[in-house]
Amino acid sequence: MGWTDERVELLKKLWQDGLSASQIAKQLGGVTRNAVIGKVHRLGLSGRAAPSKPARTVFKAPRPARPAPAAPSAPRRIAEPVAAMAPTPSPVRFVDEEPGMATVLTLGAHMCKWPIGDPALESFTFCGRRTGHEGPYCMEHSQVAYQPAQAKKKGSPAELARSLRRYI
DNA sequence: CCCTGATTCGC
DNA sequence: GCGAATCAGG
Repeated sequence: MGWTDERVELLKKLWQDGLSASQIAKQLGGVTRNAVIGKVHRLGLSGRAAPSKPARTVFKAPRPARPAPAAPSAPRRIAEPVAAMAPTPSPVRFVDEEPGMATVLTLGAHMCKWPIGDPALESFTFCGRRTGHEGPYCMEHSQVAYQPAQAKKKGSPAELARSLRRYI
């Protein structure tokens, strides 16, 4: 199928309406999204009103220089923005008795990362007790976290914990 | 792995 | 001019 006037008009309209190339291709039929994109470019209407996206400047923060060859066996943990900007978490304090005393700022490497409360609230904390040798959670929470049945339920503590793992 | 647009290049 | 392949990103 070639680009008849009607099809080109339709393409223009749909593209201006903000449909994606693949959606347009589907609607036109007989063309792939690549064909649509190619045509869009040839027509010179590649730019579109951005519905979302605050027109990000294409700029990448340079990688922070490597600290220095640390201990070979030290677990490699990439610093998240939050952790990176936070003041150095002063001496790690485990919370052996009362769970829920650790915040994202005070949570240390070997402190239980089990979420306590609602992450949206100020009162949100992490358990903070000692973890085992490997796991991210203390003994008690490891048991809760690694129960398959419970872990699958949406909104369960285990689910929440897992979803937060990558930020810790 | 799903998707997005951008670019290249043989046709 | 066309669009598949590829790239770069979300």
